Amino acid sequence: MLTSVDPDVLRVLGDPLRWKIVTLLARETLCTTHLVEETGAKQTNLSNHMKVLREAGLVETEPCGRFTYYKLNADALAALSGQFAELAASAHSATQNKRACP
Amino acid sequence: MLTSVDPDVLRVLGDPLRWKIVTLLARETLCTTHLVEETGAKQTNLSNHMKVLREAGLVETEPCGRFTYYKLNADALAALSGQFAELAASAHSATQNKRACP
DNA sequence: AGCTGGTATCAGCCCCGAGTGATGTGACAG
DNA sequence: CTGTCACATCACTCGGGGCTGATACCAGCT
Repeated sequence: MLTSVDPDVLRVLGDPLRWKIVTLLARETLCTTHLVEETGAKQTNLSNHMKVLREAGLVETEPCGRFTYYKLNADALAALSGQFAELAASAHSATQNKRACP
Repeated sequence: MLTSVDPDVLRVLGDPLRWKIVTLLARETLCTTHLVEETGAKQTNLSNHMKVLREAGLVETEPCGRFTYYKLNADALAALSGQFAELAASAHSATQNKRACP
C-alpha cells in the first residue's frame, strides 16, 4: 500500500515543543522532571504534550516508583521513515507522468 | 548531526488536506484544476495550501501556459525519511541509558 | 480589443489547540 | 498519619491557521 500514514502523527510531531521532547527522548529515557528542566516549560503543559504523544503511539510510559519515565517508540519512527522513503521513491517517478490539461 | 529538521515541515504535512495533496502528487504531476476536482476543496483554499507547501520546499511549480503544474520535491521527502531513520536508530539505543531520578 | 477560464491575493470569520493556574491523586519519607 | 514531591486532570484564555467570498491578475482564444 502507498502511504497509509494519517496526518495525525505528523500534526503531533509538528509542534515545536513536542518535537524538542522527541529529540530529547532520542538520546535517553527521561521522566517529566527532567523534561521540565530541559525544556523550561511548565509541568502542566508538558503533561498535556506527553498525553498527546502517548495517544499518538510515539512514546511509551514506564512507571518507576512515583516517577514516570518516557521512552520513544522506535517502531513508530521507523515506520514513518519507511513511509517517507516510499513516498520519495514514488515522487521521483511521478515527475514523468503528467496528467493532461483539462 | 542529529535531527536538524525543524518541526515546520512536519506541521505543514500535518494538515489532512495538505497530506492528501502530497499523496496525490506522489502519483502524478497535477495542476490546480485537477487538485480541485480530486479533493473537492475550493480553489482559493487549495491555492493557499499550495503556497504553504511551496514555501516549505515540499512542492515545486512548473508553469505551463495558463496552468500551473505542481510536482513533489523528492529530495525533501527523502531527507525526512533519513532523519526519521536516524531518529529511530537513536531511539532504539536510547532505551538503555536512563537518566537517574533526581 | 474584449472575453473567458486558470490562479493568486485580500479580508474576514471561526474554531481548534497551545499555554496557564488551580486542584486532584498517588507514592515515598519523616 | 502527615507532609511533600511527582504527575495527571480540569477549566479557561487567547492567538494562529484553515476555510470562504470577493477580487485582482494573467494567458490564450475569437
